[in-house]
Amino acid sequence: MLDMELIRKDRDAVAAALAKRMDAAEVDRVLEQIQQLDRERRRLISEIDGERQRRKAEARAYAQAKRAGVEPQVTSDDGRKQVAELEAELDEVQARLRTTMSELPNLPAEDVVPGGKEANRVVKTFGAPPAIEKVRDHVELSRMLGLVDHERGVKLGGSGFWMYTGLGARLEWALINWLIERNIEAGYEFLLPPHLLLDSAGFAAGQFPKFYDDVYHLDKQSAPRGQFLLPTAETAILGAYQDEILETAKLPLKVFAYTPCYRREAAGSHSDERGTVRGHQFNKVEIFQFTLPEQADAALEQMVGHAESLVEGLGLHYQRSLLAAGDSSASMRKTLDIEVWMPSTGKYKEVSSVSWGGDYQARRAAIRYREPGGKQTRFVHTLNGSALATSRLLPAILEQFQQPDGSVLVPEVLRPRLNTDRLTP
RNA sequence: GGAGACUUCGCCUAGUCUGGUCUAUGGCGCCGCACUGCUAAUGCGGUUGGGGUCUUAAAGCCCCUCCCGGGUUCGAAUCCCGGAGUCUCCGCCA
Repeated sequence: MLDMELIRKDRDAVAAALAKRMDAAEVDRVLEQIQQLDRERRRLISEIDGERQRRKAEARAYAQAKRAGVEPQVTSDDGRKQVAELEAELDEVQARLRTTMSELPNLPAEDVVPGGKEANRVVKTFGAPPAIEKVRDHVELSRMLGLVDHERGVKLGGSGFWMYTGLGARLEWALINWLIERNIEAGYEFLLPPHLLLDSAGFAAGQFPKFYDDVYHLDKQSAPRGQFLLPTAETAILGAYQDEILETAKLPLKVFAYTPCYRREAAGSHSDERGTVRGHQFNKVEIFQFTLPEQADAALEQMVGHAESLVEGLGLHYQRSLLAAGDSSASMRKTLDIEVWMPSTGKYKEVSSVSWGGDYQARRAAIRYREPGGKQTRFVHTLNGSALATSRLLPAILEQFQQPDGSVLVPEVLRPRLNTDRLTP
């Protein structure tokens, strides 16, 4: 949610920023609508408050007269009806304003360029593509090595699901545990949240209403409050701190969570989205920071650096991209992707997406801090990032560390956990 | 799933039976000031959050906020209905 005050005071700046990710004419239309609703809202509030004030005074006069033994005067009912009507009107205006405002994306940061995927910019590269004579892709490798059973996964959950088996399951689990430990070392507090969330969490994170249909909802019969399966731990973490005033001294507040992520998006049919690259359920470890506004820049750099250190720790070749406005998620001001090299497709694939949300999510979720010295509450800044998504990591490990005989070298840091340095058929 | 108790401005708490200076009590914590030649004690003052209005800004003023949403009433923390949550006991249980 954007700052209404900013729209009032500097609409041009807001419009200019939004135009990086939306049609300029559309931006203008929506902002105009918002300002109209805002004016209407304030007019109604003034009117209602005035009427309430009048009625309160009357009630007090009534009590006073009664105490004094004077016959109190009952005023007409007209005022009441009028307030009820105005309130109904206000409710509607506010609902419309809220919907319109919440559909508006965040303002891209200054250094984020307009445009879509094609405008993303690679800003860093680590390592080099390994020389592999005859490249096998990760689907073939995991089948040969018995790491992932797609057939049985589909038998269990339908298309878009898989089952890790044997060394594959152990590798997946080892990765998750290794990531958890690295995040703890980096000073993040470990959370294991519920996987079924109430709608308020989805709204707070900025995923609703836009992506309402992209998550799995429980039917009202089995869950009257309509919980949904979390699409990322980000939703849970943000929702967990809804409506809170965080202790200023504890900022930046650094937490992380491991959860499976459940998404309805269609499983990949592209050549570069086979196997475990895209599915309805995958594992991800997510890091998150709530910061003071002035801490956000440093936090973003720190989080990207941390996520990269994980990929480096595994020995994978990757690049860092600064996403263009149209390709980063709507709730974010700036997003940096860490993309690993996939030898089979000759492309880089995202394993982590680290973003700075400004106060956009905090405003929706009403997460604040108290200004030191002052009494003012202000919205915190939120930052989130994957650290990391294992369903993308595993294919990269298989492909980058494959050997001519079809075996795969285990990243050194995971060897103690698997009791082997090599995956063999 | 059933029964009961409970939910008050950071924490604890008075107030709810019997509706009206509740414009919410007191303690703890926190902030400021005073005093004592150090951070202890004492005294005084301040301390929910949100919105509106005015303003360069602050102050002021107004409205809402006693778990949430309705209702009754001239008037609701207080009465009525619905919901959420916490605790205790019982039942059920892979």
